[in-house]
Amino acid sequence: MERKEIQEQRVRNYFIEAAKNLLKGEGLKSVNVRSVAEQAGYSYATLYNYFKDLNELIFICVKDFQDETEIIIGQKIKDRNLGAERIKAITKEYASYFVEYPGVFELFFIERMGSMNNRTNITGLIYDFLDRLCDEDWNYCREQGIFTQDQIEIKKDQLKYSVTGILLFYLHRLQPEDYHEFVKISDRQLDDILKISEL
Amino acid sequence: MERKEIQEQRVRNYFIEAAKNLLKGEGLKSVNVRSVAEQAGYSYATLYNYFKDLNELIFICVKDFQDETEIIIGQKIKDRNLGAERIKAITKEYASYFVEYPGVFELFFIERMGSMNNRTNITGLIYDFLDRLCDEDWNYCREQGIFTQDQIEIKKDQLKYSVTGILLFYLHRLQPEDYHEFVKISDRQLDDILKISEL
DNA sequence: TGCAAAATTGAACAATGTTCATTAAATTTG
DNA sequence: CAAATTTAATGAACATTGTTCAATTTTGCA
Repeated sequence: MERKEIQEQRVRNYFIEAAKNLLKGEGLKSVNVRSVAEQAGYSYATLYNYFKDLNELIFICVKDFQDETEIIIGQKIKDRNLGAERIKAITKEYASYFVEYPGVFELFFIERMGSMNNRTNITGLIYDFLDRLCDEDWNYCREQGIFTQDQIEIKKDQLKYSVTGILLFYLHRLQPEDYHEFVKISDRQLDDILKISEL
Repeated sequence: MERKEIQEQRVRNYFIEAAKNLLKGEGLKSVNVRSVAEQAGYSYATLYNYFKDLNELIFICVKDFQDETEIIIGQKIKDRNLGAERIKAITKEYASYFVEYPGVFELFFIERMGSMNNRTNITGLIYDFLDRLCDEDWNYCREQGIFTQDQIEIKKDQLKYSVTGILLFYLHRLQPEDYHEFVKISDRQLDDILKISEL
């Protein structure tokens, strides 16, 4: 019993790793049943013995990438003090990750999650992802009276929507046209959203 | 000579109208060579006598939809006074249009423009679309000293990125989960972005 | 009317997702 | 250990979609 499951999970992982490699390297467009299976060392038909369909496999990658993103960002900002500046830093790392791996951005925000919608609440995980990454800092800001609860709600959303919007334009439409301009605009947006309100 | 061109343009339009109908009705996923050609009353092969490929046809629709959007919004806000409130109104109509026609949103912001990138600068048109719609109002705000030029640059971007971001989540991921919540959050964002700064 | 040019078309190919019956491997059992 | 049975892996085959092209039909006109 046990052995069966271990072995089964091992083969599943071969496919998952293959898919993740392709996603990071070539992007979603290069991920298809045959390319994944070849990279995993199996026939394309074998994939269907381990996953309901290609979508199921692909969206397992989402969770893995989320964990990875969280770990990477955690390391980068681990010795900063809580507060608005750390929210900026987290958001910038968050954006950087997607600039480095546009395939993951596509996966998180672009790709329609055909049959996944009901069975998993993966879309919710993505929606709240940045909020969660900054959770401690928002709490700190509230406790310290840096922002009111109402301000925090607005700023959380602004951050989430703005960063998603600019990433969508930059990664999908190459607007702005170079990375420097992208960073400049992003910084300006972040500074403005997180500036201390003068009310 | 003349007649040839008129007739040719007529047939092109049959395909374009068919594609636009399908895009508005069923969305991008239902637009394929065979469905468009059937709706146009021709064989799928005929499409290639009038368009380089399916992408060319689809991205002709983008321009048409942009014109349509501009006209619709123009009508809705025609007897409002210039200024920040009209920018809000325009942006809300802009968002409403895409909520009504998610297929057009997909087309504008999601779909990769394969071969179009170089030949047309359609991506630029989309990027600046909201800016252009509000152009007079931003100028008015600057002239009246309601916002500084720097503030305007930041607010333009915030508007553009935020509205694109929330539309992406709402239309593609159903987050927030209902239209009321979507409107509530959008309004809150708009109010905050366009509030009179207290510097 | 008959012919040359133009327009239309279905057949055919490639890529991709998916299913399924068959084959190969592994495990159990006598 | 060998036969039988269960499990895993696979290629063949089909569906869908984009695209090309040679053949056919239609059109314009001398």
